[in-house]
Amino acid sequence: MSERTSSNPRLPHPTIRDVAALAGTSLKTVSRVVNGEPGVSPELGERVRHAIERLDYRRNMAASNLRRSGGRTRSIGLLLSNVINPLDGAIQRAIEEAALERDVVVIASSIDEDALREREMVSVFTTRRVDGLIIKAAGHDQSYLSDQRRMSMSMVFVDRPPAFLDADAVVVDNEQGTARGVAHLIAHGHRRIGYLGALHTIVTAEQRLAGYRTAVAAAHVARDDSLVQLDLESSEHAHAVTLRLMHADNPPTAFFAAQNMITVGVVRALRELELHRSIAVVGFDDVPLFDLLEPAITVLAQDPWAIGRQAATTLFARLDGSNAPTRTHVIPVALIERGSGEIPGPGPV
Amino acid sequence: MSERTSSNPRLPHPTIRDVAALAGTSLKTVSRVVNGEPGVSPELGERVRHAIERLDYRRNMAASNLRRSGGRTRSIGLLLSNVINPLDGAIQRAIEEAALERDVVVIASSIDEDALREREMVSVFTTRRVDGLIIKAAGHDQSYLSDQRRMSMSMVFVDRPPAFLDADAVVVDNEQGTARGVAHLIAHGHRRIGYLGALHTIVTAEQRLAGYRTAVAAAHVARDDSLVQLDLESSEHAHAVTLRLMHADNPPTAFFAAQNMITVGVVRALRELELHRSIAVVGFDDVPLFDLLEPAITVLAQDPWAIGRQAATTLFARLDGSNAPTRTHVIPVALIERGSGEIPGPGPV
DNA sequence: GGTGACATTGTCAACGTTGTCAGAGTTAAC
DNA sequence: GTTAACTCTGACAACGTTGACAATGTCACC
Repeated sequence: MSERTSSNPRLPHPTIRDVAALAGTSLKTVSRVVNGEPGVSPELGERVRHAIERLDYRRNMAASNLRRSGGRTRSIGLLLSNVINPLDGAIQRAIEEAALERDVVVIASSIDEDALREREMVSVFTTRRVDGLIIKAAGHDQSYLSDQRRMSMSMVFVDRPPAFLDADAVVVDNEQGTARGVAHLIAHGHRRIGYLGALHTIVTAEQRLAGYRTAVAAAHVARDDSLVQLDLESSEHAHAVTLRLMHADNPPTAFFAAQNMITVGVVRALRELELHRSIAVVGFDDVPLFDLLEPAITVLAQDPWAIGRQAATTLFARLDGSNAPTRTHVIPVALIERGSGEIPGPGPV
Repeated sequence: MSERTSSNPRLPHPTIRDVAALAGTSLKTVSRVVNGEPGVSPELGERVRHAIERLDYRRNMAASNLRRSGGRTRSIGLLLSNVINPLDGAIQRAIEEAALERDVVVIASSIDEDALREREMVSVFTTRRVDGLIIKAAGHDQSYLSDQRRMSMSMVFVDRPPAFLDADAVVVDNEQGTARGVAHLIAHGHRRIGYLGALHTIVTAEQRLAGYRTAVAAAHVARDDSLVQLDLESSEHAHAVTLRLMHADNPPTAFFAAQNMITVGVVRALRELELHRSIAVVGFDDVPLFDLLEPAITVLAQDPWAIGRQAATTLFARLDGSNAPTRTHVIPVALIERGSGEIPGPGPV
């Protein structure tokens, strides 16, 4: 399958010293050429460039940064729940693009909803001396970060604002968005609306629940807590709970699913019951292909690309020395009507 | 919105020297404590640990690695097409998990199908002195990497084998997989099978096309190149081409879509034509929710998790000094019958 | 009391790079 | 011919850490 592989003398990378020797000059002169500093005669510069070429020399950035001012590493850390979720994937991609433009590198890690892992990774990133951090926090207390902050590490929170820490954040209006979605169902005649929420430890889950309660109360619909199911951790879990609700007395005529994986579970369950054309569904978060289901799924769509870009912009502004008071940016959510949310209910329309 | 933010003396991180001063000892002793080396008396060790705690000292990994043997950075670079694609997302996640276990950090970047960007990022990673590289190559010539290889950089290719370079790779059997999928359509009575392929510069696209031709030839079906459409770059593009094919004389009765985004385009087009229940579709690559479409989509599913894990395992084996001949690992693809691929055609079954 | 073995601690140089500064050479001005 | 200004070049220290090795002290043993 292959010829001899890596005959493994494992040559070390050439250093500035090797280049200097080959070009017959000093370290400093090579350094000047590498960094495009002025004050090198054309001929000598040419000789050095030639030597660099011949040795395929690449400057060692770690060493360079060590000496350079401030010890910046031109790297940022990114903590998301799970890159496989297209929402997180898009945020990462947007941040990568912004970072690339600034010649900054992104070290990413998925931490699920594990607060311990969040702290572990922050520790790893600190050791690596990343210049900044973009975090979709899993834990509900970020006060442990105040030390890092003091130590010249900038940070921006995405999706969820930090708790017990004053820092920039980029979020969406979960409460109002959810309220809008629920009101949409009410406007289509629904009164018994099941609410399926994510882990209650996640701030956004709490906010979305508040939005649901607000909308239901505003419509003078009698509150029925049996319709509210929280702490759903997966699509499978949401699926099971949907079946249970539909088999109970006086089942809901509509569902609000507070997160993309939950929406998938609800849709799958209704499909099994062959009720997907009669029970309405509105979900928070869009997912590719929701528009191809029958009926297509009505959602409150976040704009993960905008979230990522805003987070990167904010972080880089801090890295550039911005001292403005911390700010929470709110990215709008859009209600996309596709069919599942417009299935009529029994009430007045 | 906030109290005083980062009063910005921007304290530098404490160094081993600060710790030593506070504990009233020497640099080296602190270094020993930090690294858990033996030969420090319990009391002094305790004093040092206490000082570390008080200053919240974290060792600077860049400086440490600079001095340490081999100058390993405990970081790897990862180049994928696009993290937003769940296939790439899953590969990244699998690699992150494996890296985490070894206390290695992953620097990731999406390069689309841009060969230039591939080279740029490799250059960035080289400057950062990553220990290894996992690459889903965009370009069709990786010989430029032979220098890096010699310079102690290990690398593993995923999805596509390297060209003009001998290196480890983790791929799937594109040709045979596609042949199986096309044979499946033929077995269901189809003779006119449209083939929609990705950018022909991508090796896997070529292999899949070969698989199609093989299967068609094996079934003694007359070859009709008007059914073969290549270089589709997006779901929209595939959508348009599908419409065109369906409006032509003697349209296909089935489609083989050679990549997940293409499959989405085909499905969307057939849906518009209201032919999704009569025209068969088999796609390469699975996508979440394909199982919820009506009909659900029959696919050849790769196992991106297995691909990522295998790539990481292989890379780490090299980093641990493995000198075995390079090897190409082939991860199986599974044919998942869900409905769209079992729609019968006019021919004998 | 001298010797060796051992445990503990510290000094110094080095990793690869860049900032500071001084020396050498050239040119221009008086 | 002296001085000043300027250009080019290199010596040296420093970034934060660790490896090599030396110094010191303690103890046991002859």
